[in-house]
Amino acid sequence: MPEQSPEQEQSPEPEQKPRRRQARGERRIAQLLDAAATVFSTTGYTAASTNAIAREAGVSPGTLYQFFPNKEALAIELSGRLIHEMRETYGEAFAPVDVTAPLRETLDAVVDRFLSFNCQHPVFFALMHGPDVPGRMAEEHDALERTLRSRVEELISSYLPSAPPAEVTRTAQMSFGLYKAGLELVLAHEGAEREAYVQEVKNVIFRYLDPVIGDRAPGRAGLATASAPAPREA
Amino acid sequence: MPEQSPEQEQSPEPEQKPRRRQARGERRIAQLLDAAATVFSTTGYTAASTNAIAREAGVSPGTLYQFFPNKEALAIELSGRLIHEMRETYGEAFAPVDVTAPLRETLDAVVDRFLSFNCQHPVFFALMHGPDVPGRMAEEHDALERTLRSRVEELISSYLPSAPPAEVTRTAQMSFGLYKAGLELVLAHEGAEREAYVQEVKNVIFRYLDPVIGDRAPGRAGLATASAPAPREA
Amino acid sequence: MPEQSPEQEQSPEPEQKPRRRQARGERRIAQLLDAAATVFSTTGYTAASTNAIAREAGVSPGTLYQFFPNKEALAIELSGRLIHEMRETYGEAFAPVDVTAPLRETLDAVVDRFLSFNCQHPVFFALMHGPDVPGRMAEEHDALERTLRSRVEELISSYLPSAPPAEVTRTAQMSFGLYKAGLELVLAHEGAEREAYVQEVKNVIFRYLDPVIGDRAPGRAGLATASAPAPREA
Amino acid sequence: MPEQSPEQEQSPEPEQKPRRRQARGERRIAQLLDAAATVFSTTGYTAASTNAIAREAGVSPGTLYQFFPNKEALAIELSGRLIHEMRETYGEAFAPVDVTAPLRETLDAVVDRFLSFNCQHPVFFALMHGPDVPGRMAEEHDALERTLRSRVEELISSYLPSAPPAEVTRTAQMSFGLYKAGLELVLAHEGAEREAYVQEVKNVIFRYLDPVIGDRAPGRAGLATASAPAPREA
DNA sequence: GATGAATGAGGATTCATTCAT
DNA sequence: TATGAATGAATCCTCATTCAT
Repeated sequence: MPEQSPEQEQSPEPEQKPRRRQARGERRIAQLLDAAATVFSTTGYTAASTNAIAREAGVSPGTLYQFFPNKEALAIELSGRLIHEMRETYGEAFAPVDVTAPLRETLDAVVDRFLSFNCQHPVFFALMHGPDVPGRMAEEHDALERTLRSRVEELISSYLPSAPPAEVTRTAQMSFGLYKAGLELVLAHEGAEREAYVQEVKNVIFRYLDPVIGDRAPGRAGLATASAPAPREA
Repeated sequence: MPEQSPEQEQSPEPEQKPRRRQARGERRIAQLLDAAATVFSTTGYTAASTNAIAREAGVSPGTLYQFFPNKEALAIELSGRLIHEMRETYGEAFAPVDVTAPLRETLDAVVDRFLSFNCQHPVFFALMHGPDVPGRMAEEHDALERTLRSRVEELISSYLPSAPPAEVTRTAQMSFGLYKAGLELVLAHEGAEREAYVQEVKNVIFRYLDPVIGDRAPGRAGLATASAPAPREA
Repeated sequence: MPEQSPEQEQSPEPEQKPRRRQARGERRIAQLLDAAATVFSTTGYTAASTNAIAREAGVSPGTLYQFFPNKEALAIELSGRLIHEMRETYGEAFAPVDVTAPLRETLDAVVDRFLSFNCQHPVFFALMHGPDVPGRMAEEHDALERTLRSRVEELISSYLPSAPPAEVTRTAQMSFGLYKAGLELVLAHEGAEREAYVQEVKNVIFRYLDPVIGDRAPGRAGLATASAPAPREA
Repeated sequence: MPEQSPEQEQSPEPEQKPRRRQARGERRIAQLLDAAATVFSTTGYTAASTNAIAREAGVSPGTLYQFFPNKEALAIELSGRLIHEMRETYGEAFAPVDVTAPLRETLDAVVDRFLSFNCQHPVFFALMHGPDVPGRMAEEHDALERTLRSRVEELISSYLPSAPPAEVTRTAQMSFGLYKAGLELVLAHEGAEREAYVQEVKNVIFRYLDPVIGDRAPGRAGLATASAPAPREA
């Protein structure tokens, strides 16, 4: 784990050499994570080999293990960085939403951003489909998934403050599942076709959430969407 | 082997191929497929090892290879049997639909059946998530997925006979993707919660398809669903 | 080993049933040996698998082992049959030679016959190159080689009755080695080129033996070949 | 790997490829090749197993595969080294011959050297008898054989500059075949007997080539050998 | 830190051979 | 007899991981 310096490095020269070391270390780590991203998205997480990652990074296997105790750790750190970058780049997507704004617009914006981000970072998909079995995920491996899911849950929750938590969770899980399914299809296509799929993903999620959220959103009359049944899409 | 006919094989079922398979063999095959199903759904397809399957089946590795040339072959045969069984059990789900019947009912019936089938056969899920990378799938490995997808496409197509093929395909892909995503969540839960998810899956797919199909279905006025916006679900 | 009937079959019905059984057995054996010949010459002895032989013969592995205790036994029996057939077909080649006849003619005849026989029976070559190591040959595996070598030795010996046995043996070994080397090249070519190689093989062996035999052959003047130095060949 | 230069590698031999190989690695490679040589000559190439080679070298299978991707690669590298060593040791044998020198002497010298070399390196034989089937040889596996054969061809060609290429090739193939056959016998014997076989090999090849080369060699009268029919050998 | 070497268990697959039917 | 099933050791090869330098 590329955490902070191991033991006694604060006292002697808290700036000079450690800096340089850390700088080199950071570069290595970035190299390795980039390589991991490439390999994970090329072969899938399960089939990716640490040797292949080291090779892709242009370093020796030993070096890889100097920074990451195992394959899992790479995935975890990679997830962490992705989340971080998402937050940096699309901070607003993580910010509280204006629940009075039209759902369609809000959703479209969020989904657009995320899809675009994930298309630029195809690892994302690989990381979320890590160990293949539904339900079994190594302890922390699904940090990525959990983080996003909880964010989705917050969003939903802010729309449905009075709904039972189980229902909120379920709705969030569903929404996130739809997103992942859509992402897979988006990634599997290119150009105009990809765009068409992007549109469909937005449609799907909106149509799923609209009847749930449109009705119960605080300060809404519960009839908005029914009378104006979503702008003709795509 | 053009030998003499063994015993009594002409009269009862003239179905058998030239391959003379003993009853024991058939049993073994079933055993092996069961074992494969178990292992696939436990560890995922990629991580499943033929040795583990043999062990699970209580036979030696050699025996497995007497019947299946490799892991892929197990997956393919398993897919084949599942498709067959699906057809046997839910024949109607494969039959032409009555496009004038309310979409909601039709969909609910189909989705219910399939979910129920897949819950009884969790391999299904593992088989459809074979090789981890989106887009890469060994030629015949995805027989299962292809079969189902094409069935979905037919269904959609019968509702939208005049829609451009690309759109039909896209809609089918989306619908199938939603189904898979839903299935994953359904499998991840149990009891009442599972039921709730089943309901959500039906909602999602209906809401996605209704605006597309409800309007354009042949012989429909294109307003039915809009004016009566789906029975309050769940 | 496809020997005669096992134990008590002479007394009860010494003609009827045993005959039929033996007849069928003989057919099986021939089938198996043919298959072995094919496989041996296709893949080489070492790489040949008994399963492949059984398959080629259109029988089950079990059946093969009913007649031959192991791969070796197939090779041995095959060798035996080949020797037998050679004797049948080219009896004269095995008969005592006329040592007063011109060496060239005698040799050409013998070599021609054998090459022709071996081209029709490519197993020959495979059998003689069985286990790959010079010197190591499973006990009886090289029956073929030994038989032929001893025949060659007899021939040489009849030309050089007074030469020391070691020299005779050595000359025989050499001659046989030359033959095998030539055979390999002959088999590796076809048509006119093969013919050219056949000619070369005859040349080689003649030129090797002529100085040795031509001089010392009993009843010769020891000058014959020197004065008429072999017809200009090919 | 474009890292910093390790220690002192600029000054002595600037020969090394970018692949930074540690001394230990080189030693291992030598070890492995030695082991391969031993195993190949003990069991033959086909029957040799990589595990056996690793065991013989005292390392784990994985280590073998760190340096050689498969059995073939071992054979190829071994061949390469043998050829190299041959060139080093018997450089003259590869140098252009003096076609006016007596054939007998030239041949004897060459054959003597090669036989002696091959007796010290018995792998040679195993490598040349790779896959058992005449004609089938993996692309590069027969580097050894091809190299030698082409050298033989050059030699023959320098004696017969005006002969048709096909004939030169054929003569070379034959000569090489004779050599291999002789080598097998030489290896199969020891001490005085081996020496006797060495002599016979020289005789064989000389007698085969003399009538062909003696006549046509450039600057020869075409009668030399006939009138002085080879010194009484052995 | 970095490297390449080393490991050894494990995976897919084959094969000679034996067994139950 | 004949068959197909069964075996299990052996093959080649890979990989996560550790070690010496």
